[in-house]
Amino acid sequence: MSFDTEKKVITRFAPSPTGLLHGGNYRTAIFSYLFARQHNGQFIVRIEDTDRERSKKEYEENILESLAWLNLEYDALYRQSELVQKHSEALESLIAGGYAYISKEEAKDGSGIIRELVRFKNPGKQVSFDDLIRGRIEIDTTDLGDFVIAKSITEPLFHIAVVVDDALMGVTHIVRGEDHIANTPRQILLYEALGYAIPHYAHLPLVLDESRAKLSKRRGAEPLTYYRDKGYLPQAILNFLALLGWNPGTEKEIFTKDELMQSFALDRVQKSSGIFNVEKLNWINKEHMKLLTKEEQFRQISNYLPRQITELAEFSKEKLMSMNDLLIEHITSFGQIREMGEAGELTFYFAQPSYEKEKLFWKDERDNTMLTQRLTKVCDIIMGIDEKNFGQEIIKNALWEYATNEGRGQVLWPMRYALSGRDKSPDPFQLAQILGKSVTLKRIGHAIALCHG
RNA sequence: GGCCCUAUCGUCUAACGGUUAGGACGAAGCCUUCUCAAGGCUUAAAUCAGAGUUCGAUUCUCUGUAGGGUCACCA
Repeated sequence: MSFDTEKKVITRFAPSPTGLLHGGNYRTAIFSYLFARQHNGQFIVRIEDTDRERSKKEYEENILESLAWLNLEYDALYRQSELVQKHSEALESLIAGGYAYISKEEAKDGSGIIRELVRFKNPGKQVSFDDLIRGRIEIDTTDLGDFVIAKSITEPLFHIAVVVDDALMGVTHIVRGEDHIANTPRQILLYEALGYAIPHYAHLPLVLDESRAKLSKRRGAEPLTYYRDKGYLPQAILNFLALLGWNPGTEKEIFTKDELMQSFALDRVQKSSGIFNVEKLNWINKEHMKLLTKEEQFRQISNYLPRQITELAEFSKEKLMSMNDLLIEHITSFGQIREMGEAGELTFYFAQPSYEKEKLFWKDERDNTMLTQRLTKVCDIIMGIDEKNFGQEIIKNALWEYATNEGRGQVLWPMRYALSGRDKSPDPFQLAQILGKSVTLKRIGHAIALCHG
């Protein structure tokens, strides 16, 4: 695909603040951003808020917040409502030039009032353009009729506003969703009538939901901020979204933002729509989690850890830090730390768990004497380990022979259960290390006492 | 329905007109293992259909089919 390289590339993201934007919307922003950046161009954000009734400030804030979160910085921010003057001027000139006319019609909303609509005098011709992704597209504009471009001279509608803004801002490449293909001929007609240079178009494939319909708020697509709040990493979302409809042509799948700026190419963007696959997102997010420094991982974990955990008696920052790798291993997003904490799945790390004595038995074993004997032996062995060297490998080595001879399940299950009070948990050696020698002994002692009781 | 776009494993996708159609996610199995997770290995899984062009079509053309988009005084 070729384009005018002499002109500085300017792209834009032009959302309407009429709802919370979902991943599909932001993928458009990402592609637009990446394209601009890698051509040393500019990326403009324009809030299309000409629909006064439906536009809400809170949505605009959400959009800006999301862009900042994704780290998509823009070179300029506009609000379409502040540019109405320019639209009116364009409208006037169109009318003066005979390209448009005022049409007095009854309002469609049933109010019965007569309005002075501005209609575009459609020349009714064949319009074609070379889409950067799809190639040549031809559409006959005849059946579009004299379409309405403004509700009045001071109330511009989408098509005229978009064309005037893009032209005035010098947008060279319009990167937007495929759902805009049908709008393009109309807008080209306006470009021609206004005497503006027609920009390059790149119509992206749509992002679909599981039922293969266009992602939409109405159909329950999650807004991007939902993923932020669930503790996904912005760089992972960026990576995931970039890979939805684009690929580098290599087998590399995990990209940083810089790498994306390096590798992205509009001509490797897919023509067909893609489905938003949370499973893949989870995997990519986890890969990015692993890429973080230990300090950053710990900071994230601390942020998401609910108060009910940090308030526990045996809680300490150091202890939490020692759990870092283990925690990372078990989650696909940091938000799960909060979920696990709230579900009580982390409590045992910081407080003596309560449980039924029966649960200490391995499988079908019910020999109380043997159980007590084994737990006591485990205690003895642990007691012999130097507190300064209380690491999982050392603990494992100390216990392994006994456990193997006795039956690992018979020894390790009760030990692990005594420490965690849970059917599922990390292995007993890791737990012992995290809990420390004295707590480990105390908890096993607690189990032994239960057996006697 | 008109117009437009699209079509490779369930999903994301790779493949100068010549490959045993490759990879990833997910799934299944095995290994490891007291449980969970992680990790390692392995397996199943696709060119929408039919014509045509060609020595040879996933790839080019046409038709059909399917899916999607769009048909506002929203954007």
